[in-house]
Amino acid sequence: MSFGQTFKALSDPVRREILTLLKSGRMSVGEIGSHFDMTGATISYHLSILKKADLVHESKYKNFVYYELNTSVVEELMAWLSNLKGGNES
Amino acid sequence: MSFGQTFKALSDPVRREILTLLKSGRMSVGEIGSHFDMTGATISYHLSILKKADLVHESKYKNFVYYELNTSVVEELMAWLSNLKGGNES
DNA sequence: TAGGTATTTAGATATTTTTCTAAATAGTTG
DNA sequence: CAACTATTTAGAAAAATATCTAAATACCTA
Repeated sequence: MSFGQTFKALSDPVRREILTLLKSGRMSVGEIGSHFDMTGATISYHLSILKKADLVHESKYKNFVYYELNTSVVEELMAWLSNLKGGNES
Repeated sequence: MSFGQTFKALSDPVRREILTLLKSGRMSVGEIGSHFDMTGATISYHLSILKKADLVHESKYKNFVYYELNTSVVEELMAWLSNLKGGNES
């Protein structure tokens, strides 16, 4: 919910790449993990941070867990940046 | 230059507040520091990170160092986020 | 229900980050 | 030039982060 949490989530390259992967649609944890050279536990850790930052949304089907982008938070972030750039209230 | 560096710079609350302060115009290091309860050394450290991320630009006059926002990088960031949100190339 | 696959949690460790104090630079001005 | 003010650098310590291995959950299917 807080910008701190969100920017922190985005500050890690693995997490940014996960988000980029999710652009093409939702993906299971295993599928996400197959794109990286790290253990499933580590992927799970990164996903939990993205989830806490509300940047992704999770759903379960059979014994798979799927993640997908949550773009609404991305918009809030853009609004913050836009305000920084252009806002003019003292 | 890299998004990693930029997002990492933005992930700290002190640095975000510094940027917000700089919205109203350029400010000396001492002036910036007066808004926080930390040593000048720590402020200097945060400014160096913002500078490496190219989020601020520095200039010197007499024995003061002034910092001001560099909005062009903010725009790049927004473009990255926008692409994440809306981009549709597989 | 037993065995299998997928994911998360716990505990440990190495690295990075944030902060401080003290010292070093740099520029200013009497 | 000497004393002063502003800022940065160096070194240290505490806290947070990213990663692993091993174990625990959870759910599925034969």
